[in-house]
Amino acid sequence: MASIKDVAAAAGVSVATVSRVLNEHPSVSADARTRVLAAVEALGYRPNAVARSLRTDQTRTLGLVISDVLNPYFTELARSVEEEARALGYSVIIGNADERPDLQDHHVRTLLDRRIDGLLVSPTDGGSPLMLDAARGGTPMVFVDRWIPGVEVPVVRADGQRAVRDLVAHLYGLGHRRLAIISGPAATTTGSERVEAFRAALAEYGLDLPDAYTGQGDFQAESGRRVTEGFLDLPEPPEAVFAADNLMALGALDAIRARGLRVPDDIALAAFDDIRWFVHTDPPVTAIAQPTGELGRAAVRALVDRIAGRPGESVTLPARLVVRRSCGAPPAQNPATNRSES
Amino acid sequence: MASIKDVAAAAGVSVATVSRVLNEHPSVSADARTRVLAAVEALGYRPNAVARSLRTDQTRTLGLVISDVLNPYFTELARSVEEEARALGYSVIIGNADERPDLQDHHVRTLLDRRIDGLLVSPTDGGSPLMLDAARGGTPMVFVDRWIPGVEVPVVRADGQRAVRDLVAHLYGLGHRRLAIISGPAATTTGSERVEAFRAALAEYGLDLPDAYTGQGDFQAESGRRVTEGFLDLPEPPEAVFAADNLMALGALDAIRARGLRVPDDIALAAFDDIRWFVHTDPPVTAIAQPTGELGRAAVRALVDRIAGRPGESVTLPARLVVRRSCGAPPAQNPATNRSES
DNA sequence: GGAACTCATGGAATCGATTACATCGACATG
DNA sequence: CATGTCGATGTAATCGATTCCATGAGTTCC
Repeated sequence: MASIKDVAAAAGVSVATVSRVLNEHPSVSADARTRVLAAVEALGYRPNAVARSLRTDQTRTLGLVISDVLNPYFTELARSVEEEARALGYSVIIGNADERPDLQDHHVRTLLDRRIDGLLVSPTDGGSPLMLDAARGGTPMVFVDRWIPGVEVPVVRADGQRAVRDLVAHLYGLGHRRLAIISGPAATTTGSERVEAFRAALAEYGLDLPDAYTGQGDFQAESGRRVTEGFLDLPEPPEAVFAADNLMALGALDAIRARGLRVPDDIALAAFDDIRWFVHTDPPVTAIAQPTGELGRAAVRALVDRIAGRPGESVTLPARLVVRRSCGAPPAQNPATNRSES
Repeated sequence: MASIKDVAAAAGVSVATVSRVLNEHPSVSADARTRVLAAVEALGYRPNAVARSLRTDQTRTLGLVISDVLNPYFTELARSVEEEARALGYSVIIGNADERPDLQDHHVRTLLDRRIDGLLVSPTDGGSPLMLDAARGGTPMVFVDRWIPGVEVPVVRADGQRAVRDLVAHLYGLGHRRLAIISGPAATTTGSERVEAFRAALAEYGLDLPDAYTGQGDFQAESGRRVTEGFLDLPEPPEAVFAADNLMALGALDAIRARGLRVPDDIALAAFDDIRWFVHTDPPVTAIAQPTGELGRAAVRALVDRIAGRPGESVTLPARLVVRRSCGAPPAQNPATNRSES
């Protein structure tokens, strides 16, 4: 592969001049410029990003560590992150943690070894020493969706509190009183927060959230299935189940179906995170939609600010309830209850 | 950030010795080794992968350019690719082409600039000059899922021919005679191949595939919707629609639902690519399942072979039909029921 | 006892870029 | 005419690793 030296030789100039042409330095004669450009063209030369990064100490690359690539919410997030980053002249390297803290650490480590300019993380746990060190050690960092309390890092996320209250109101209005939740891991903020919001909303209606009605999942489908089976085995099963993410809702659907029960007639179901498929499931699933695309873009902007030495502000955007049929209501007036955003 | 020089100074040895310790070179005294290791630990030193890559001319990184991250098939593929690569000591950088040739080129270019060791591509088109040059220019490369004819590059893919024949047999057995297909872009192999397999299978049953029954999509949901609407507007609409990927099937479902029609009573639907959600759609969708995980792993192995200078073999694995309810039959008790031989 | 070898180590070249500094010619100014 | 300024260019240092080569100490063997 041709290097800058080859170009310099072909154009009859020094490597410094070639570099100047490539970096649009003003002090280059028109003659030199055309000769260099011609040589670049002739040799099919492309600057070696590795060498450039070593010298300039910047890679123009962002790291994104997400909790689970198989979760449509995160792929949509990843997509918007890459899009915005590209618009700002950055590349993105994605690391998939599969909800495993050890894998998350693996990715953070290799990303750091590659000297990425900044790191976007949706932590799967309360924070490993590695990540804490990186945050404190001056690596520009931004948390997205989930975060780690007590760390001085901007957070970009959706606030579901209002939407959860709307959901509980919706369920209550349909006559459901025994409401259960499949939560995420307590170590994640989205795991505990959603339970708290749910509990608080129930309290407003004078309802209680017994331990038997709070199942601990791990944001993966299988755990949703397991927890739901536990609910169904109860002497008095819940009338409605709220899954804290879309994959656990899928698992819940599996469990309910396996028992020959029907949604919403036998049991109501709702989920956090709205995805396209929820429109076509049997029945269409009522869900809380996050402004995923906007979250990704805001996170990138905050991170690029940090990289540039600017503060980088935290952003919280509202989530909203999208009512469909899985809780028992007839479809809303407007039959086209599709998703918006995106 | 501490460099190898700092470690050398702290340990009282030269940088050469530090490097030897880190690379497990045999000629290092036990004493020097422990001092270096202690210094590494004390400084929290991590080797700079950028510098290492520049010197060794290898990044231990694979590039993966996929056609669409929002397509569950490709995220599953990406996941298995990353997994196998990690097991073999490689990282993976994913580029999402969004089915756009220009974006695909962008990612191939930046990946090449980063001097990745090898490239895994699922081309969105017939091949840009850039990619063709890279393939001929000696960049280790492997095509996965889709490929470009006439290029000397190993191909790892699933063969759906048999499964498509099984599907047609299934549809025929249910009494459907007017069968239509929503194809992918003709420039992609999976776009044209699936149509050809479908046409050939129809021929076996003495059926014809008129132009009006072949809609051209682009593997995105919206095109599935558009094409399906065209089908439904026909004076004699098809009795069954086969979508060449899962997203177009989703679009087809949208279109059918918007007309107030029902699957499979009013029209049958089947899709290429099986995904988890198809179990829970209304109705569950009959689909052709690819061995996605195995494809990803085989592709990585082939690529790593090429990188090591070994030949790197092409692999073709069979896809299989998964019958659900969207074509009209109750799920068959006996799997042999779907195999009505011609 | 000395040649031949092995082993541990350090010095310095190298990878491919960027960039500070030096040089040189052309031109303007007093 | 001497001096200063400016634009174009080249030389060489530099980034942080790896690795070739030289060196010197310690062993082995005849």
